[in-house]
Amino acid sequence: MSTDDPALPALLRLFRAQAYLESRLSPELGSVHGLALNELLFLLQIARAPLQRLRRVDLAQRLHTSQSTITRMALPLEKSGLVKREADPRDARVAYVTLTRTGRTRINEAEATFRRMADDVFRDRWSEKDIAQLSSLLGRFTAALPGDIAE
Amino acid sequence: MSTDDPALPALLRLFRAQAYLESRLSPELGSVHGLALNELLFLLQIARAPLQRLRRVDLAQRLHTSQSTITRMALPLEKSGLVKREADPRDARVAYVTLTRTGRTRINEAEATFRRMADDVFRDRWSEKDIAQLSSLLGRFTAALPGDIAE
DNA sequence: AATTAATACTTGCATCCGGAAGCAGTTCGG
DNA sequence: CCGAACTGCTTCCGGATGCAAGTATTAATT
Repeated sequence: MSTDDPALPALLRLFRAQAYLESRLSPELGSVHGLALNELLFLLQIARAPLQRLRRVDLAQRLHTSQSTITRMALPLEKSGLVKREADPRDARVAYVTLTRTGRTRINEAEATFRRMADDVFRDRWSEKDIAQLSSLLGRFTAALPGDIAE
Repeated sequence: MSTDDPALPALLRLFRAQAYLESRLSPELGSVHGLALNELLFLLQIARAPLQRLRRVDLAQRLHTSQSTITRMALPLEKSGLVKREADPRDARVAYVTLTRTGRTRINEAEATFRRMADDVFRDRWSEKDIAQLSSLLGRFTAALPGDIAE
């Protein structure tokens, strides 16, 4: 067998990079704004949505997680007033998740913090071109799926 | 502020790609060899280690997880006979994790399966050059850390 | 129109995980 | 030497997550 097939190493490095970055960024992010990384991505999806609101199913699809996780993640965010539930007049099944004014403020602050942290990650050894190329390559995986919130 | 800073989008896409790939690969991998993705990476680290054995601390560091997680992951793997505990004659604190013969067989099979799955992921729209470049860029994050098991 | 299927969401259950605390063994500093 | 600090590992506890089952509502089929 040929051992120079680059597909497996690429995947291994992707998982490894993610684990590294999450363990590096998560604690700081949580201590600054009281938001877990998953909650940041949760709120960011809503903030980037056309009407700043999303059905729970769509949120689950965009975050590649289960519906039950969305239900449970939404609860504390509602309690802390960052998010609120909104009904659909045409379909009584759906419950939109929308940002409150407080939520919009908080996600903007958290995003700014996160942006600074992202800059730090790439500060050494990375040119703008490298970063752009990495971003472009990674974007291919989910290019066809809804919810690409990278500006 | 400039909104074309590529660092934040790159990180968002990385997390997104990982979530997508894990949700895509994990079920199939588990159903084929009865191994979770984390367990595959666990075993792969040992298989790639110089003496095919690793201290639990080192394993935790390489997988970017906690020591307690290593303890708990090792248990079922010992029970199913893929892995066994080995003492260090010089330091009674350490408990190496080593592969059994069965474990070596299983990880080889699982790796082959995983390699095929990785090939599938990149089958469309990716040239070998693209994959190699992605792999190289991702490798920068953890280049200085031990445990880069990408061949 | 009524039955059936499909969709959106929630809840129960089992599993997985990290951090703090605890224990055993080793190293350091006097 | 001997106690204090450190290291490796495990256990306990709270929190997060996926899957399957349950409920409510809408759509499809006949």
